[in-house]
Amino acid sequence: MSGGQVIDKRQLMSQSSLLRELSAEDLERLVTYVRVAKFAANEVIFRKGDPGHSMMSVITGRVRIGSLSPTGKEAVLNIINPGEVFGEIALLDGKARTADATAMVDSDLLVLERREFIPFLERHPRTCIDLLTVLCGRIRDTTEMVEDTLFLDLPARLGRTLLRLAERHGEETADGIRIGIKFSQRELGDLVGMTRESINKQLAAWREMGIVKIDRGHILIGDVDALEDVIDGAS
Amino acid sequence: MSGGQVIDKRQLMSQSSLLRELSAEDLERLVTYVRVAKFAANEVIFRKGDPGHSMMSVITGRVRIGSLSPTGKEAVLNIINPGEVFGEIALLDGKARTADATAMVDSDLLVLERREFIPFLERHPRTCIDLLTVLCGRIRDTTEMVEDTLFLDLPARLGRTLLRLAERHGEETADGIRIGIKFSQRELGDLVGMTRESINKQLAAWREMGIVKIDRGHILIGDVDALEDVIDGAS
DNA sequence: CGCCATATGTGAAACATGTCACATACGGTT
DNA sequence: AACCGTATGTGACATGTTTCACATATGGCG
Repeated sequence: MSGGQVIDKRQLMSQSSLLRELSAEDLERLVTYVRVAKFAANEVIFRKGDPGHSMMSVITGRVRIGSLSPTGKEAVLNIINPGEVFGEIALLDGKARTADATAMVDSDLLVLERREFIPFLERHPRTCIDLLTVLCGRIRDTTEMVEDTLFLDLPARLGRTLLRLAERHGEETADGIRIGIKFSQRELGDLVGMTRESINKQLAAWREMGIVKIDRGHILIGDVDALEDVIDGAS
Repeated sequence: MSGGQVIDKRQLMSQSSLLRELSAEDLERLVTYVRVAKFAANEVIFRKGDPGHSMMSVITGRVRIGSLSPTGKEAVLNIINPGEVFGEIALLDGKARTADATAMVDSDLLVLERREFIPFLERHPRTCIDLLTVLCGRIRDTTEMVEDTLFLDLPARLGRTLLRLAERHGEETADGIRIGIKFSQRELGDLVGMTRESINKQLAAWREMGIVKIDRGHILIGDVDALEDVIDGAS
């Protein structure tokens, strides 16, 4: 039973973008410090401000990284998919969590504790440099988010968000690219930083023009070029 | 002459927050790969999209990290002061620069090339971990910027910006905290993501109320508590 | 099946901020 | 001292987005 558990963890670790690159022996060294945690849909994993002594890698499921304004408005900063890690900031600098993390669906996570991981990093510069790359990616994403909110209007921002979602979760269909995850218009609004009503109206306008379709709750981008024109046109 | 140059560089390196922690021998190993560069006020150091094979540490002067929208609107993402580093993202992940860097005043920079630095990092996990901390700080700052632009209105955002500037560059005076750097209202607008006119009007209103004063082009925060109330009130 | 909570759709009005068009003040140069 | 470019000050107006108030649809679930 316990033997089976260890083998299982090793296999799960090899699916993480960050840990995949470890040599067999490094993986062996780390495996005893890693644990698996399960979260139900909508369960809170951690909250902004919590002391953060761990980081996670998503095995199965999906995690929303977000932040709540004092007035109760939610901003979605990122969506973490299987193979990706999150929570690394607080683990690395030992400060409070910068955002809330919530399981969007039932999810299994690999959990690494700071206590064990930092010493491991000191002896594994390769993993350390991989982490640097992960963080650089985060900064690129967040910076792009700042630019988008500062420079673009609603249609352009929604358009970019849809295209990004299509890139990550798109499935080619006869009618265009179907976004594999179901988003309510409220969630979409939180993702682009606008109200549900505004999203609804923009989507309705685009549906009118044949740019998007709604297929059983999933968004379907019928005319990618037209959407790109909207984004560029707004500048 | 060349010997004098090396000693000089060593001393400059010890003033960088990132390199300060290096042991004498590590510093010695790196010193030959470091060069000093001078930039005049308003000179461009690099542009968004450039291939980035170096990172810099500010010795003297001040560097603005910003981004230009397609319509020509400028957003200031960060201001780098002596002892701090910038340009590390592109150096670390080898991709294009994420933003423009411009010397705000005549500035001396220490320049580290990727070619030399990455191998150095692999053999110096301590520096690697320090860099992780620097990047974490960046992510915290940028995330806060996203939250501010998404959650707060103009007065609250301007207020927070002023208080942040006061923290970094404030000098206590009889009349309150004086911000040591001179910002034009346009620059302030770029920093908070609003127009120069809006900044002007808000500043005028606060001057009216006695919350801020303008002293020879420098902003002086007379009533910090009132400013904090504005921020919290707007939520 | 029918019910209730939640999601979607939509218009009118309020509101914050940007845009435009000036006037005035300031600072450095010749 | 006169001048010019740039920074500041300010009002009227345009605009995009939110807010509010509904109606309608949809999808589990008892």
